[in-house]
Amino acid sequence: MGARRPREPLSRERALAAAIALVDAEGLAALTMRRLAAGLGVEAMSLYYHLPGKEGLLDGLAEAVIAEIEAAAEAADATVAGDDWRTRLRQRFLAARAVMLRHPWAPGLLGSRPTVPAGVYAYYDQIIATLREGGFSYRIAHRALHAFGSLALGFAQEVFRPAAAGGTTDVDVAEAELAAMAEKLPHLTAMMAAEAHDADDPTLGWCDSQVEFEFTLDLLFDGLERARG
Amino acid sequence: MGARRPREPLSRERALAAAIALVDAEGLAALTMRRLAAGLGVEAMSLYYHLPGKEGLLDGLAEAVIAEIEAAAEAADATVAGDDWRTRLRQRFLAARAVMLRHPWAPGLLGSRPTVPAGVYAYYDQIIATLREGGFSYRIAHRALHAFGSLALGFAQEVFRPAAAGGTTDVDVAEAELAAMAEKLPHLTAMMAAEAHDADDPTLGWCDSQVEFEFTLDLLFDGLERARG
DNA sequence: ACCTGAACACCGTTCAAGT
DNA sequence: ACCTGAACACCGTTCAAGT
Repeated sequence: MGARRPREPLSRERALAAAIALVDAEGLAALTMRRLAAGLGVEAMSLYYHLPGKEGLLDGLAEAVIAEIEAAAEAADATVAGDDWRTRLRQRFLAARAVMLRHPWAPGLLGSRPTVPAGVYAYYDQIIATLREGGFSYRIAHRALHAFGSLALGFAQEVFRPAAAGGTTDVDVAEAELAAMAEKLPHLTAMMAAEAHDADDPTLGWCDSQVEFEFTLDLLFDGLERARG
Repeated sequence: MGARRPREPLSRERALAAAIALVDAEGLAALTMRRLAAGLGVEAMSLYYHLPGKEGLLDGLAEAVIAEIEAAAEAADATVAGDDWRTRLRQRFLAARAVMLRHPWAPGLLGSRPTVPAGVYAYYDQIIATLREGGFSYRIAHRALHAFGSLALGFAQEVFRPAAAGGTTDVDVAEAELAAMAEKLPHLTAMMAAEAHDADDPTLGWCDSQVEFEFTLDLLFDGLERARG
């Protein structure tokens, strides 16, 4: 925003930090070489001295998010160091989810990168280590990694709403739309009615993502316990 | 590509079909109002008569993919109409996955849309119906929907590779990169070694996505069977 | 009803040039 | 070493105008 004279020189780190702030505030679509530069009090072309173009910038953003997730997961894991594998993985995944909730654009960004950010592999390595300590074979650990999928990185699966991205979502419109097609969706309507029954807020926003997230984790953990070989 | 004189007039349907063909062939990034129009033998501005701008075009694409998934899933379900819920859901999800494999850009597109395409709800409705017939409560059906997540739409979770998008992925580069950091990733390296052991092709491409996909399905199905209430 | 030309406000990126 | 101005080839979109 307010850019005085460039006190400290531009750097890759400063550019990435500004990019994250910009995207947190205004969404991925607002991230433009020109806008980013303007926010840094610099011309767009200056960015090319520190970053290999727009794609490189996006790669940097992806790596930064993964690093944040890994740091949060590592910290969470440290607090339950002596516990069993599922408690430790659970804490890790929940910490990752907290990071994702702070950066709702992250799933969309990671999905759009042509290659998995390198930091992801370090993150996987820790998960495999925990599974091995828990007595799992490499085979099951491998399958577990696939089964966790984006859950391991904290992606909450949005069932009734935008899958990822930022942007303003109009709950009322979505609800009206759904109501309009209610007679064509008898089972969905009935399910919503049944579930809204004991929810505080009987709207489309009735899914408690935290509860659903943890339910899915337990489903997978239970299954893995049983598949242990 | 080759555009003669406009024999049939432009229409929303023709524009969407051309857009899908273009994106299948060259990826989402190649989809431009101007390029799409050129392929149809028309000026870019003509598209605005049939579509509400680029976002509307992308929404149309998303709806088209969902419709294709739903049709495939419905057809697959019909072949196992008398069977139990898990066989029926399995066939549905595998059919959806086959569609996704034909349109590798689809996960990225759906993730980028600000709102869930309306067709998704009809698809969910069928899943809930199947679960209800299988004796599940609405509560568990609801949780199952969340637990399935993008699996229900056939999204294979890519663990070691691009999450979605098109684009050329260089296996060799990725493999070299991974090898370079092997000493920092002892568990991942060991797992790959152990798993590659009995694979035909001991490379990064060693994950058999079909097998992993089905393993995850069974994990979830088993868990739901047990959670039945 | 359907399509277009010209124009506008934006992009990312290059390249030679400044300091 | 770090930054910039001017320029290029692209975007999506508008609007008044054509047929």
